[in-house]
Amino acid sequence: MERDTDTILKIRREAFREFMEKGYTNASLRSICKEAGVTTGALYFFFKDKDELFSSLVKEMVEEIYVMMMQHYSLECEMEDSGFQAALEGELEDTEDEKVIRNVIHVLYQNREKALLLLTKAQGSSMEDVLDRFAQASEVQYRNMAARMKKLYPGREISPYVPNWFAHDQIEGIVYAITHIDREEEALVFVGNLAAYLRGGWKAIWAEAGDKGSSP
Amino acid sequence: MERDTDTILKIRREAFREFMEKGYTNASLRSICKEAGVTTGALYFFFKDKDELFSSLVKEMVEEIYVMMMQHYSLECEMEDSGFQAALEGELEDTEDEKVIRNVIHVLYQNREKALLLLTKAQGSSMEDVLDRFAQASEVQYRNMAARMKKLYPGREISPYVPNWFAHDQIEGIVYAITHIDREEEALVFVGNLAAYLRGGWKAIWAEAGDKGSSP
Amino acid sequence: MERDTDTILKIRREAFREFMEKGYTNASLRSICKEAGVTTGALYFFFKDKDELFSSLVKEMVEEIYVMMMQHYSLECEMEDSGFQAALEGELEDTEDEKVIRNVIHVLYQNREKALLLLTKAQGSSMEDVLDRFAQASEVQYRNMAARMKKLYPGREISPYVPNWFAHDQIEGIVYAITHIDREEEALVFVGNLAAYLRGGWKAIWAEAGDKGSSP
Amino acid sequence: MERDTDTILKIRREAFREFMEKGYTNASLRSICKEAGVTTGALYFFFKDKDELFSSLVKEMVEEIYVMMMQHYSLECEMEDSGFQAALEGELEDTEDEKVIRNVIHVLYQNREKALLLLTKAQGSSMEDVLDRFAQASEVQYRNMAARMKKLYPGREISPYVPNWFAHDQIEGIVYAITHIDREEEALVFVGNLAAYLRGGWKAIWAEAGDKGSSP
DNA sequence: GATGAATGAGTGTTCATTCAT
DNA sequence: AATGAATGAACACTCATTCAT
Repeated sequence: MERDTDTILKIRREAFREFMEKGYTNASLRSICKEAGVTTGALYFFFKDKDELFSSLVKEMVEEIYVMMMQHYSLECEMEDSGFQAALEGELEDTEDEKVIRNVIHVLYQNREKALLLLTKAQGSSMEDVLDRFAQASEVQYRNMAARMKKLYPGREISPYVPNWFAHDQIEGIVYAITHIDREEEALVFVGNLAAYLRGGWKAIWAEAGDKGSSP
Repeated sequence: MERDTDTILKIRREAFREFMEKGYTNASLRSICKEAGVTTGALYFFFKDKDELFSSLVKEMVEEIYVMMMQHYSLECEMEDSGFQAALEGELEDTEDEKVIRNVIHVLYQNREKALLLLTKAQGSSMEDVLDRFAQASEVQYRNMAARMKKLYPGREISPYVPNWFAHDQIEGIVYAITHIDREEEALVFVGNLAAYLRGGWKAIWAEAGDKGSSP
Repeated sequence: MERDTDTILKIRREAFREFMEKGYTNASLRSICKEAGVTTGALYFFFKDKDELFSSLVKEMVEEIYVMMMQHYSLECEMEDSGFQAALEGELEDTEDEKVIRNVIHVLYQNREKALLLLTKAQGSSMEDVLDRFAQASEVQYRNMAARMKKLYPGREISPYVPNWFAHDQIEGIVYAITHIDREEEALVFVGNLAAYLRGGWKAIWAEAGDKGSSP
Repeated sequence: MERDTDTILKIRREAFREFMEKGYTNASLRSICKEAGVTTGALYFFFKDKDELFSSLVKEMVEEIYVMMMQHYSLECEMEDSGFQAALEGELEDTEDEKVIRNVIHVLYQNREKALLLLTKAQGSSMEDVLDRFAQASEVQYRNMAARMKKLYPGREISPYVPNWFAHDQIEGIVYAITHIDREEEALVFVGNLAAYLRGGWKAIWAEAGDKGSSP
């Protein structure tokens, strides 16, 4: 575990700047050390390699979000069918789903710079598939939901990729907000629309077919 | 215009392999030439630099899709309000929107490998923002549509980022298909669901509020 | 002998531009051919190598000047002592020496661009010591003159390098004019001063000592 | 400030050899490192780039001479008219001018090899106009002197380029000594003649006309 | 007369990483 | 805890030149 010595802080500060400016692959450890006024040897005393240096900058945030998502999904898995039905029909203003999105958004805006680093500059590092990992974490749940939906609206041809796409797109929406919207308040308005969008889209996949068949 | 000499073909084949394996930035021109059994000088006889080599592999496809999208959007801009209304309410099974998505998907699956190269390995090259450019091309249109929607469903707080997000997400759906689904038929099923999803999501952004306010 | 085909003219024109811009060593044959709209093969049909291409641009001028200098020096060698004495004492306004300088200057200003190419951009080519060769051509003469001077003004310590330096500096003066003065008329004024300078300097080397010893 | 580690010494020694042999542009850093038994990485640890490596070999000498010239010129500027007159008429054997030339010559001969490197092999490096810079430093002074001369000997047509040429030629004389004369003692004899030459030449530019007009 | 293709050695420079001290 | 020195492989790119056609 790294202690927060002065040297470590200087390295991390300059690493941040460099990775942000050039992306993981094109960043230069030499530049980082030079700007930090430290030798490369010092860097290697604290960090195993380039990848660990990058990861150290975003690891906490990634874990915090991961925990948050996991708690949410374990909750939702316990939800009975009635709650599910309600959520589906949009009678609940602020569904659990929307809540977790808002929470994640909040964490990301708390340290927006770090979030941007993680989400836009990680290619080449071991963090490059962090989004996929998030998506996979939530996919299981949507797979269950899809199975229930299929019973409610039978007869429609549904791609087996839909749950994964949905999990994926939720993340994508969040990333969009972080990368395009500067102020958190504006992001929250967008996230409200996004939640409606996701719910509406999800329903439409089944319901649209229902218009032409037997609707529930 | 490059002729398809033997050398050029060998270079392009190995370039493809290398870029696919390591991504644009980490690919090595040395490796490419070595595998192709050609000197680096020969490569530079045909290609100005690394970027041009990469671009040459995907340029045609990009242009084909670009033209396709442009034609579509110019058509849709001429559509009168009645058509718009119909499209919106989903009475048209296969909207123009859906058609163009299917066409794009088809082109991408014709040369799926190239599509994957373009969509997942271009970071660092001049092609890295090709998706943004596609999204921007369609955003204008959704901005118009959003304005009309706002008149139909007034009183709902809509983020100004919604049209851009929507344009963006359409592209994202297509990329999802290409990168996750191997067979075109399966992709087409997914794309059918995706079209419903997009329509449903778009409507829901305005309509959901309408349930609680004054619906049209 | 090269004929003046269209191709040859284009190559020479662009070669001129490139050598002028970057100097002999840093000039690129590739660039020259590209700008001339010609393949490198064509260049090598007309010119043996880079050096021959460069030389071809300035050879005529070099030879013209060389001949001019040679004629002058053969004349001057035949001059008897009385003439020498007269020239020395500056009673002859326009000495032979001054005449040849004026002639050389005229030739150089006729094709000033070529002169600049030869005098400032030849380093690395076989023309790089052209000035030394010019200087050597005239040195013999000044060595003779120095011997006569020594008899007239004995007792002064004269370096054996003086005649060579004098030959050298005469050339240097001409080069100075060409490289620093744009208009030939202005150059001619300068050359008038230069001739006085050279004569005065030459005399002073011996005479100055004479002031303190026994003057002739 | 570079310390004189073993590696640095080896690099500098071989760099010297290579630059001397091939000139700045054609020298190869690879050759230097190979001969020094060192990797290119090591070279770049001590020197920023090729230019800095070259400069490091001659910088000290350049600065020493620059300081020397500056001190001299600031002295001479304070000289009153009487001193000027005396210097002009050659009554002072060893003028300040001659002193500085002797000093510069001495410094150059102290490290003659370095001097040759600087004066004959720098083309392409940032040191390539070092002579111009030296000449410019002294030109101002000769411009002043020329103005005074013009008052003493009016009516003669003097080119405005004369002072610059004179500054230039003084340097050229020194360069001539260094590049053509091996032993310092011989150079000093030459320099004595050179000083007389310069003085005599300078006076002749104005005086010669005076013979035919009104002499002072 | 000239092209198009190709060579092969070369360039200066940068990289992440290591390690004795 | 950190330095200074060094490695060695790699990088994209350029060069003058050749030659079959």
